[in-house]
Amino acid sequence: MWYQSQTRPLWGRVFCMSDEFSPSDEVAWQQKWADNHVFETDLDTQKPPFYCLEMYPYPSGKMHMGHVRNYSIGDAVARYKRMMGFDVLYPIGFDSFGMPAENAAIKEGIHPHDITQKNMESITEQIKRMGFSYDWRRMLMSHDPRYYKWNQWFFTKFLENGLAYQKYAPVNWCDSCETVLANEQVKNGRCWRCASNVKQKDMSQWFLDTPKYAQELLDGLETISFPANVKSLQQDWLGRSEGAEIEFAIEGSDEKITVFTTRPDTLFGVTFVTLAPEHPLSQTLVEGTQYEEGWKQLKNEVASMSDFDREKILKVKKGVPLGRNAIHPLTGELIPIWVGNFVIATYGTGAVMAVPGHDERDFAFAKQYNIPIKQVLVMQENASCEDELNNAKTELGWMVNSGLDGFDGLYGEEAKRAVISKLEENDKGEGLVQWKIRPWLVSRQRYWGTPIPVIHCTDCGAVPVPESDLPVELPRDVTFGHGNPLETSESFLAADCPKCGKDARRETDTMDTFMDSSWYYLRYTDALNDEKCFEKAVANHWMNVDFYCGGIEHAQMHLIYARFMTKALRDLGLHDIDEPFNELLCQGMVNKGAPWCNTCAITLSVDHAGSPCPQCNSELGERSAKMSKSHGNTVSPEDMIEKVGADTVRLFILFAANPTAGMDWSDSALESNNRVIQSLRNMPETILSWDGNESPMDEWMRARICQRSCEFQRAMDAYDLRRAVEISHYEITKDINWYIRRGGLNPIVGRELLEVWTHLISISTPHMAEDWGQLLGHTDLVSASQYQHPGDVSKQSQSVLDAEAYTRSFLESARKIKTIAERHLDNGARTAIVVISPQWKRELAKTALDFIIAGGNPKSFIPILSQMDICQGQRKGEIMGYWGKKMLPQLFKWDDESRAVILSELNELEVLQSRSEFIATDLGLESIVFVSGESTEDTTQRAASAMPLGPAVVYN
RNA sequence: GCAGGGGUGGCUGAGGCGGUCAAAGGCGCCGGGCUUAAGAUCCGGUCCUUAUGGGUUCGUGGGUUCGAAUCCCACCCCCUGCACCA
Repeated sequence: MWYQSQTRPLWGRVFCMSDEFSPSDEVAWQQKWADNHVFETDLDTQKPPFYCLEMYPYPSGKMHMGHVRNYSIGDAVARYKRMMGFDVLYPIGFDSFGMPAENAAIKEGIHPHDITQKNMESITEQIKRMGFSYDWRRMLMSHDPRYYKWNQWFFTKFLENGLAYQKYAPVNWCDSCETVLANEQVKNGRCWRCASNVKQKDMSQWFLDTPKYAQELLDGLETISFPANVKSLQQDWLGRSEGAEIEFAIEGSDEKITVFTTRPDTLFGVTFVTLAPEHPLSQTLVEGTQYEEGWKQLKNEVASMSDFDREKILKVKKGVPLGRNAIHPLTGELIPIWVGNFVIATYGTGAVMAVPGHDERDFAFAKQYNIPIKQVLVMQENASCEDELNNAKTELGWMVNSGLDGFDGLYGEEAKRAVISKLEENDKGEGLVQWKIRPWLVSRQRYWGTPIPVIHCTDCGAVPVPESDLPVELPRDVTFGHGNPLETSESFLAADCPKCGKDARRETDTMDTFMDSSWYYLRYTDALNDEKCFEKAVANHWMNVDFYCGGIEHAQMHLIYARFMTKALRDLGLHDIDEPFNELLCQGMVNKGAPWCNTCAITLSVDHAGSPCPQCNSELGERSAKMSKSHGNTVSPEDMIEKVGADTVRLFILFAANPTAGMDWSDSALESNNRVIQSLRNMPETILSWDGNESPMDEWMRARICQRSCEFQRAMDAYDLRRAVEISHYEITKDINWYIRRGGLNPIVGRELLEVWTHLISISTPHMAEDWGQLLGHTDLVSASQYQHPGDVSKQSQSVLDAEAYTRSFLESARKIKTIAERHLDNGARTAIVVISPQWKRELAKTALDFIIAGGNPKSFIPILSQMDICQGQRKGEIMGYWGKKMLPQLFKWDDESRAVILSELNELEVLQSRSEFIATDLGLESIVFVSGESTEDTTQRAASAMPLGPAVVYN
């Protein structure tokens, strides 16, 4: 009710609609769906399961267009699968822990819990207003103790099996967020959330051992349908490199330097060893020597830098010698030890064997500090060494100068293997796979997250909270704004040691909120279970997620953590699934025009529209940019729904672009989609009131319905939503126009069409579909009913479709020719003679097609052709010429359909003749005559230019 | 530097196991029907040329083939991610 009274006036103003317009009462249908529990799923073993999921949203204040797009896509898939007879699990919830709520609390003095609750309410209302078909009973929220209890339980299990551990280590620290960050959350040395510089800080923190699953995470990518770029992103992030760990003894010391290398085949070319300045050995080796000062300077320089600065500074390579020598593990040579600013302490072992002859970076370093360069690989077999290398030879090569027998002449992988086995033999190293992925740092020094369930006891150390005491709930008596709020709650801090019972102190770190989102999809499968995180059999039944839709921005955070977590929980015996998501669809951005300065190459806020560039004063153009608050180019879904209704917004969003492509918001396109909705709205009434009789076109319409139904399913099965919507909301209308134009007006056929069509429109415009269902006299809801596929296109129907398609294409070309012809006719074209291709051409085409379709090469058709009956007379030369010049190229211009038509029994002359009246009228002619080429009736002598499916037309 | 994805007609954007491709759909533009008119809607047109044919087009240059937007090679440019990663 409120909907109508509020929207009408707006409508009138914006779109000047007539009074006849009455929008579907979308809210009423939504209520009906809810009342009838249409979208509530309980495990039904009679139907195949389908799990459709969108990345659950963070409850910021309002729903934005990105959400609307995401859910419109998911909902279309869910509705489609439902109507096709699947048991569809389609849940929604909220990723409701996180910093924005806490920051708002600091700023506005409202408790994060209250902000979150309030936001969730309003966003829920907006989501519901779109009519998405969620099973709301399964709604979950990260900040619900009934949910995060399980985060804590998993964590204690991980502690038990060593997957979770605490470690004092250098970690990423964000000053402005006042918390540590995981490696995945540092982008170009900056915090992923606030973009301020991230520092290194030594702290005792909790980690999850993600590298343990690195290989499986890499291999698993092969088994799932993720977009190529997401796979590549994850591969980069996992960073597998195969090589060897090699030990260098130190002259006059018991210590050893372990290095990692991917190029053991260059081991004999090592002329120095480089340590990271932070490497513990570097200190040991220089302490109290003349080299200490130089090392200290370099270390301080590196340590004081953020990763961001370091990246810039590192363009200049710097190093200092430590005055000590390492011993080559195989040759025993003495090799100077250096410290270099480019060696990263946290990658590999923090030490590098330097091979200047075959590594560019080492080469530059050796040149700079006058260190010898040794060539141990040649780039051609049996080649000899160059006198002096002027650059590093980094490709694989043949070993030379090995200094030991049995290596010279070996190449590539074989060379690597040989060196590794020699090292293993001498116990000086081993083959090893190194990963870039670091353990997941899960502690956060923030309030609004899951408390880490650990109690610190002076005697017993860190003790996990027993299961019976879970969940450890967040206290409310905290003060925000000064460090970790949890440290201000005495009631929270004080705890008894679960082991010895003595006074102890509770852990105040909370978990990274990515922990919440890394298993929520499992919880949905059994969301109402109060006893367990989820029942194993139930999770196994639904998982994995068949269709997962969300933004690309989670490609290496959420999607790695979730895949890791799935495997970790599997190994706890909680389910049997290896990969959480099968098909991943990353929907594109929603963009809208914003002012753009071509000179400065910047996008500006819409405030600048119409005025010159504030920086260079030149005139501003416009460019499409991601909808964002800073650009001010956002469109409020709420306003749009109010103006045009949810159905129109959904239709527009699905039709404007493919799901994965970026889409431009356009008000005029929205309007035009709304016109489509308006024109479809009364379709059932219109069609049901048709008063025609049976006509020859009925058969065509029926065949067309089957064809469209097949096309639609094909599109949906490939998640080509745009094509599906194009069929349901555009093409079928055109079919009806053609049907009517050709004299069809049979209400019985019309009803048949409507029964099918209603379902096709229901995936994108479900409210209107319900209106239609009602107009058709159905008492059950369209959303709850199954689709009855009208059947595939039979051979008979195909010939009907062919004949009509042939007629259409004939008209098209005849019309084209007519305009040209009329330039040559004084009084315009009034009559026409149509010459159908002579029989022998059709025969030639058929024989040649059969030959080609069977895989024959066109070249070898000539001997076959000369054997044909038609080539036996005087016309042989003519026909051979025709073959090469006309028929061969044409053969490949026909599509599969046309080919099928040529090979079919379709009689071109009959088809056109039977429609001659219509054709004449349509072309605006007084009369039209059809003759067979080279027959006695053909007086035009134009048979030469007639082709199968391409008659010649002579206008007079 | 490495990896992944791209460059198509006025714009947008499909297609891309070689022939269906002068290249879908949309927008824009043009013409026609309907209307008092506008809008909506319907029909048609929209690279050049043209009695049904020809020419030039899918980033640039080569190659394979009877035939290339599609396959191969080289180059240029754009986007994304990683990066002195050993």
